[in-house]
Amino acid sequence: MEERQISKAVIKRLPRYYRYLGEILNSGVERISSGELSNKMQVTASQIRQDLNNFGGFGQQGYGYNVKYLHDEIGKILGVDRIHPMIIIGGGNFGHALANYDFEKDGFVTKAIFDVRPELDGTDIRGIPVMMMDRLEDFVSREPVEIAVLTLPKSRVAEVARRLTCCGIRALWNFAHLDLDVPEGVVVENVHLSDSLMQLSYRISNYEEEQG
Amino acid sequence: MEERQISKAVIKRLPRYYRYLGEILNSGVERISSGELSNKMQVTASQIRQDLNNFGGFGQQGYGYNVKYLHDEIGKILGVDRIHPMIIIGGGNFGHALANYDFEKDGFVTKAIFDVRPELDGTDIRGIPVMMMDRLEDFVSREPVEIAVLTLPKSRVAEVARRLTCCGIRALWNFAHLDLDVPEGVVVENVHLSDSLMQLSYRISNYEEEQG
DNA sequence: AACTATTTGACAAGAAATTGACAGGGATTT
DNA sequence: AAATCCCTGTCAATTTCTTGTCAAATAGTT
Repeated sequence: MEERQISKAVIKRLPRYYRYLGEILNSGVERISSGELSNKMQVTASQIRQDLNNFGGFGQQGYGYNVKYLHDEIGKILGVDRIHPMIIIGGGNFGHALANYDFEKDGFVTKAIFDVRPELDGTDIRGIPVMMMDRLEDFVSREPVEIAVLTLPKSRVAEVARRLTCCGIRALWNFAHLDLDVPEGVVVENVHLSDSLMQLSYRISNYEEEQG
Repeated sequence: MEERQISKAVIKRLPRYYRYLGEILNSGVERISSGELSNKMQVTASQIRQDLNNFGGFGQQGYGYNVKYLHDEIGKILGVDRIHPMIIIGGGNFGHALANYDFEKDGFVTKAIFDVRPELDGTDIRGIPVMMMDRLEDFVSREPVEIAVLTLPKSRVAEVARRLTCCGIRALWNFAHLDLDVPEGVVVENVHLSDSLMQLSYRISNYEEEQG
């Protein structure tokens, strides 16, 4: 299956298409044209068609797109039709919040939370067990964990990332304000909240017409 | 002061420059060339020079850039040299986590947390008072609040955003998985965690050479 | 069954972002 | 003080991304 490289800009837009299509699907609409979707989403119809065509033709001339079919197909492309077992490293406020988030409907299931504080050992969050860091390698080797969520202090993240990649983790969702250096084959997705906040701050100071 | 529009791509990179320069500054380095920074940051030197030149020439031929000066200037551009009073709407896990985050060093100071649960009324998080939602308009009118952080359930966000923009809030940092519709002049920065996770999921399934 | 209205997929044109190249000015060395 | 080296700012080339256009195909209508 030789496909040409899909651009990052396209991938970034897919979750938004997925979300809108899900809502449209729930509202009971069966079919939609790129033009209608374009109106709802405030992007050009041309871009929608072009984006979708990267993955093959999901529509039909004179009809448009079947909402359920398109939603499902985008789900497959994004991988949300599969189960992705996760572990959260760092049981602080953020780890706690993420453990309570409803990612499960998209297949992201948290299997365990790791921390260093002895008082948390043996406790659980919404049924998800909290374990001590020394059991990390053991757990990851035995259980089919795909994604590790990093919500621990900046100073300890690099070391933990090394341990995780050593025992076979292929994906890191990194909340630490730090660029991780990982071996070939490991994917890292950063959530740099301060960066986001600084962009907001810039836009407050330099307000100009938005494309809203 | 008539400046031409700076592209979003450039703004998105500024916080990262700011972070690296801060670290370099802390390590005691006084000057740096675009080439050295390029190595550290894994972007082209040309891009660094081009990005910085959007805001004027901060460097000097034969010398490079003064780290402290450049760091400060980017800070000013991003607005982190000023105080940005914030309020957090939604005192759940996420609101709680954000209230404990150390955004203050960059000038983002949380003044209050709003919630609907009566049992939280009068409590505080790290000294930040938790208030009931009915005091929202009153508080925002009296205090110089700039940014509202939205960490409440999807179903209630739109209504709260309307209330906030009505009483003069100019910036929303939105954690709800929903695109907000706001009046002209209000800036919204979204943090869509599920989108980020879905992009990670895509990249797990479709791994190919990264530009790392 | 023929006709009209829709609407995709493909392609080309246009816009934007990134990279490469280099002249010129300042720093450093001899 | 002169010569050499370094490195920016800028411009041009290239690449990537976005938008507009239209033939062809299907749906719906008469």
